[in-house]
Amino acid sequence: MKSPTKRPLTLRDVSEASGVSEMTVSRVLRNKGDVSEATRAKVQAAAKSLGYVPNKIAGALASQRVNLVAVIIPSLGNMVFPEVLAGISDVLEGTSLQPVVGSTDYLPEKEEKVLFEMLSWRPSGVIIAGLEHSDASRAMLAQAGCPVVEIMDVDGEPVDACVGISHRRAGRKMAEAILEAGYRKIGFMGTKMPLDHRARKRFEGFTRTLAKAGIEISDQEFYSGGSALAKGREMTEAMMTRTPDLDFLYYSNDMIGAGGLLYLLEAGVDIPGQIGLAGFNGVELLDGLPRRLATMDACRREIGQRAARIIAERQDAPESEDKEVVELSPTLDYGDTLRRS
Amino acid sequence: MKSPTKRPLTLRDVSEASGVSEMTVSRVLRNKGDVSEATRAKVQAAAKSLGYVPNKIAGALASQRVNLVAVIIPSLGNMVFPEVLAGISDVLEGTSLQPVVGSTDYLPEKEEKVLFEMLSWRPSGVIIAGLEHSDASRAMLAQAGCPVVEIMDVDGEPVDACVGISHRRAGRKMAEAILEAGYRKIGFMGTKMPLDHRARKRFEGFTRTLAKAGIEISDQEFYSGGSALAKGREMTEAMMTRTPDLDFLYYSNDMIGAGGLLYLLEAGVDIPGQIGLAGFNGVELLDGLPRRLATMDACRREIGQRAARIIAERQDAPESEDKEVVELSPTLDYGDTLRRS
DNA sequence: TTGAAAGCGCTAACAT
DNA sequence: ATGTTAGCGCTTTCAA
Repeated sequence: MKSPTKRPLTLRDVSEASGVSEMTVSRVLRNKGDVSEATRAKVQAAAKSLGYVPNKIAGALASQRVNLVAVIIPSLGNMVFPEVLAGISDVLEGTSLQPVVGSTDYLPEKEEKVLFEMLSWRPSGVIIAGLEHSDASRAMLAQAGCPVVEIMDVDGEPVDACVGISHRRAGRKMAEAILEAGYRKIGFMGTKMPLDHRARKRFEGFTRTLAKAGIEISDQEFYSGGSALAKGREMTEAMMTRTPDLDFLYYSNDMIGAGGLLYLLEAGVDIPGQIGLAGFNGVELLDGLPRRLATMDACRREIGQRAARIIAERQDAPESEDKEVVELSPTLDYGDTLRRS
Repeated sequence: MKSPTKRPLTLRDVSEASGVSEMTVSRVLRNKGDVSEATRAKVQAAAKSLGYVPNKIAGALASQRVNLVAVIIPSLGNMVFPEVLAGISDVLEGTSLQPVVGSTDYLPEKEEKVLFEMLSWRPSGVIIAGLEHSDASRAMLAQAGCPVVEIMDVDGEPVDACVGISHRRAGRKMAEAILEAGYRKIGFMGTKMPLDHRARKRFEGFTRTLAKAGIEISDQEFYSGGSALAKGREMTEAMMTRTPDLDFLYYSNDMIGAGGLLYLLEAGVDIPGQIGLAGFNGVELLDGLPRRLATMDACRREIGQRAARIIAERQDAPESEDKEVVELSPTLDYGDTLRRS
């Protein structure tokens, strides 16, 4: 079945074992070109019994084709991104393309490094989170020589294609729902945002809409690191102590929102009567909390699917060449923590 | 700065632009061999201004060296695995190696496919979750021609190296703590386990230890799919209705344990007096719940680090050739839901 | 239906 | 310190 060789096997080994030319062996192994059933069987038997694994490096070099799609995201720990990846896989599994994931930890320099590294494998496509990149990264993307899809966000200028939601609009929509429900003393909690552009845009959309209604955020707090659930709890306690008359808390993500929710429930606060609550993302993980937190889903899985579909379609298609922008619409979920107007 | 070329740039382009031979350009770009400061500068300037990105495919083929480490895990959605990946990255970032992740969805056939795919890129090492693989997968691993580290579990026969904990022992340890604390009517909830070997081993270690004390599981329930938090809540409600005199609930993971905890707290149950609770994993995500669930951490990050270190060390080292098995010891965290004896 | 020759873009090994 | 030569293992192209 196998012999413990040190040198990896090559086409030549299969060729010799089967008495068929390398070229024909190659054809069989790739199901390309016409090969008689007889030789096909011989070759497959030989390949299997030797335990031959083709060398894609050589194959890629010779064919100038790599079936890899570079996927670059900020972090795998964030819940959000595995869902995007799932969407990408949904679509790519039906093709010969394979996603390869790299993460940037929200650091532009690391993004640059990861991007460079991945491009040096000459992928068939790039899917990258966000529209904000260093100049060097943008240059690389522009030169990549393959389709590039920027995802999650549409508020900005894509290099090539783009699939996402408008976070500004999402912030605005949430503000509108909150105002309509009659809340007026609003607190905000979120991550420190210098590098989380999407959170920043939501915040901007949110505050701008409040401002138009003549309302300012009454209190706010930012965190970084640590367990989000615990942070949400702590920040909420601190903020309610500092500003006891708040009637609404808007969290930049569901995890800290859940922490706040648990804290307030224990404190016996009437939700959503005395205080309303909302998060962002629609994290399914949290189904099962005592109350369903109001939230807005970010269409994560669909974003992944659409992005992958764009890459897949462009493989065969001629150079399409218009910047394709797909804006998805997040839906507001009132849950049990935001009064309906 | 860049010119919108269609053909990707090659070393030759840089060579011509800088008036330096391809070979020397290559040396500069890899910091290999002695190159005068003058030419080094010229080359770097040329490369940068052209926006040259080296072609690793060609490089890998020529040098027979690939700086990729294949990492194969069941799922990215599981929380557990991103932490293992973080451990791997911790270590690999200090080297020239790069992790490439593939996921199997707990399906042996998919594992086989992913493994084949990754091996065809001739990686410098393989890190793969679990000790149970199809025959074909084991054969591929044995033939891989690079270090292979099986992780998470040590209860079995590794192909090569192995880093993990004994899940049987973990189950036993938890059973001992529960018995010592005086609990006797014990319920178990977990995933359906045909393919989750580690959960199965914990369950075996657990029940076996109870059996030695003359105790049998009083009730049990298995689930699959859905939000774990919600499932934990539902299953707990169902089980407590069915078997109201249970005094302990052992969950096969922290998420369902958290769902159960939330349900019981709402129901006004005295924890850990009337009923004790424990999960498994030590998911940091859950810090911030009303009570800290008793759990046992699975040393996930350290497993990643140790595995990566083994791969990294074997790069330069001669063929070491003894199956290296690293067994880590999970620590029991009593949290607030398990009485101390 | 099958085979032979010529590279893909880079690097190891050997000159110089 | 720099250049030359010969592949790496496959696939493309063309011939048989």
